[in-house]
Amino acid sequence: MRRITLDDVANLAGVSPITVSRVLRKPDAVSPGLRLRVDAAVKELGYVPNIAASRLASSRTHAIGVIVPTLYNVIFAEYLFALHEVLVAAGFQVIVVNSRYSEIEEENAIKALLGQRVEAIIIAGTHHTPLSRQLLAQARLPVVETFELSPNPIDLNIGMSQEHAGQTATQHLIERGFRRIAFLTGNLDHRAQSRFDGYRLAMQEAELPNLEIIAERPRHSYVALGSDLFAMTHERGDVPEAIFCTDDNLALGAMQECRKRGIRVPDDISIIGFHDLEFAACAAPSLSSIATRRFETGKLAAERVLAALNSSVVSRAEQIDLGFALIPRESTAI
Amino acid sequence: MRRITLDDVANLAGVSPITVSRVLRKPDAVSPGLRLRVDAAVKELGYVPNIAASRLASSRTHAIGVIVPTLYNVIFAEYLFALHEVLVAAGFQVIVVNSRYSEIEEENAIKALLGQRVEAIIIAGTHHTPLSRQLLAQARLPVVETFELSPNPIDLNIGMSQEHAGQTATQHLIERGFRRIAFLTGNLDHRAQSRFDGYRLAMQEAELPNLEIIAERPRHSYVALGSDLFAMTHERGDVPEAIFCTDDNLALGAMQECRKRGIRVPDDISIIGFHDLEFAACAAPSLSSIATRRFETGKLAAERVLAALNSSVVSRAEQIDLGFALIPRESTAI
DNA sequence: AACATAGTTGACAGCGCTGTCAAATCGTAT
DNA sequence: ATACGATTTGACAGCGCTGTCAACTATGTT
Repeated sequence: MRRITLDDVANLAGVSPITVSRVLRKPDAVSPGLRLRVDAAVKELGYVPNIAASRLASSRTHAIGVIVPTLYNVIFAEYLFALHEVLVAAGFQVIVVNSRYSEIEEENAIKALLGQRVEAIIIAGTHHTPLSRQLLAQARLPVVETFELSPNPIDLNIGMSQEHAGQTATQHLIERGFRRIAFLTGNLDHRAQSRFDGYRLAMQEAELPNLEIIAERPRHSYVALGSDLFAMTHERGDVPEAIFCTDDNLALGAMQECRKRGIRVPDDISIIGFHDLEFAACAAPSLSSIATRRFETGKLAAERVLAALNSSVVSRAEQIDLGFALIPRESTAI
Repeated sequence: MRRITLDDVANLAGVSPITVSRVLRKPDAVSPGLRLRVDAAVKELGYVPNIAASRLASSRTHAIGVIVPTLYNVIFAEYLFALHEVLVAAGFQVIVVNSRYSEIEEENAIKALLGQRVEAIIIAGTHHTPLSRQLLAQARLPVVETFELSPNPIDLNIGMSQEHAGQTATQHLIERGFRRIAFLTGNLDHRAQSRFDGYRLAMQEAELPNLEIIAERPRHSYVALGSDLFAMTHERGDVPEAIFCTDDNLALGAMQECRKRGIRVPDDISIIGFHDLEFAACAAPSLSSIATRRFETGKLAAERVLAALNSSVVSRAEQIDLGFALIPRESTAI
């Protein structure tokens, strides 16, 4: 059983193949009479155009590559959601690849996307292997690095200072009068690492000692990990006055573990999270956090890519700082 | 600046194009000497094969289409994660499309995937438009419907009885001696609808009246929605003895709102969720739930697809019930 | 009636790769 | 030295579509 092709449709409709192609792509360029005949033939045969052939012939793929470290985190889900909304509406296919937090896998993902001849690449993070950077730079297509600010952007860079945000969260706790302030995190990806840098900077400025609560090995289950890490700390007997968690999920887990152990938040301990996930505001007590702009990041990245593809002007490297906001709530109230 | 092609590599290496192609696809079929020359040329030119051309020529795409209703829900993130792990490891590209809970968009997604000549389609849900069913059936490729059990599977069907699970959750509350049991949900997709059916069945069997707490319009923010819906109910003054929430996120939101309002869980009200998300066990109080098997669903769907693609035997429609498990915890303890 | 114009339609070649099969090369047995 | 099979390499055509440009048709203008 052969697959139906453009020629089959053309034969049935009694027109040339190119006319069928036009009916499908720019119907306005074809007279209504032929258009109807062709549409009928398409329907009758159940014809579905072969996109690979179309891509090869036109050398346009209408595909945009997106690389994220994981599919398993709301942060990236929100970001992908925004990217999809903009790009799919503009007629592009979004090809999502996850690098599983590995720079090697990211490099392979870049190769795979370039092989697909994507028209642009949107990549989370600013740390790549040298070959990755080279491939992206040589590819002569719009590249957007997101979520962080790069000292050396490949092309466009839309993000925020993770370090400054970490510093701000820590300073908030310092201003509240706490001295024994811990930093709690699961695995240290580059973004968490930068927040940690910010924490240490703030602590150093205030001449306070660091207190780290870091998971031995990276784990996926974030809320439960927050609970476990806090439980561990509590059992060691050195509970801090305040904790800055790299993630609201960890913060939620820590808060829940506090309640189980009869430790009151914020009376006995203050907790601040990161990202301002949707549950932060309605948690009990409500969770202080650093609001980050995942939707805006995705939306803006997508819009900039579309703009770059529509203008033939090759844009110079540019950096956009979307900032962040400290959201103080009950969990750090005095 | 022309793109580098296979011919360019062949010229530089002093071999025929087909040899380059072989070095890239089945290196064992080429002598080591030539292989080295070709590899060097590939590296020197930074050659990246054009996948569209490869797909067209070989009529194999090594792509598998996956349709989910949303990218914005942990359930599907876990499922996609499992699908990716298996399929990417086997050398396939996973093309994810979201239908945004719309059967029309799902139909378009199916057309797009068929246009890509994906080798199989894995689709969440069992409710499709007639045309969708027709396209999938005609396409002569492996199709897996997931998450629900279909009375009429297109091909393979891997899921669980949402209705039975809903009934089980409700019966758990009935057995605890509650009479005024509410069903709380955001938007009624097919799966939530089926759980609702199960709830009504259980209530009817026990000769109890239905109590519905349903959002006026669908919203994404699940935890906050649980809070809002509970707050609304509380303010109306008719707080039930127990609530079955279609989702653990909603349950968490409801529990948090209870605490704010001084209503104790489980002393004043019992709450059971659905899916047994990772935070359920460490919530305070820990949350009773129905455990569902998202990873297994994705893993099994992927494995079955690979098996179907490797065996030329056309498999008959088959249905696999992965089941579910009631996990009673503190939130429904007596 | 002759001509210019815009609007439709089609012929042709080629996008970059791979399946198929034939040709060349090699090692080994006779 | 010859023949044989096994291995390695290459020639050719074609996958299904679209860009380009030429040819044709209908319409309006002088």
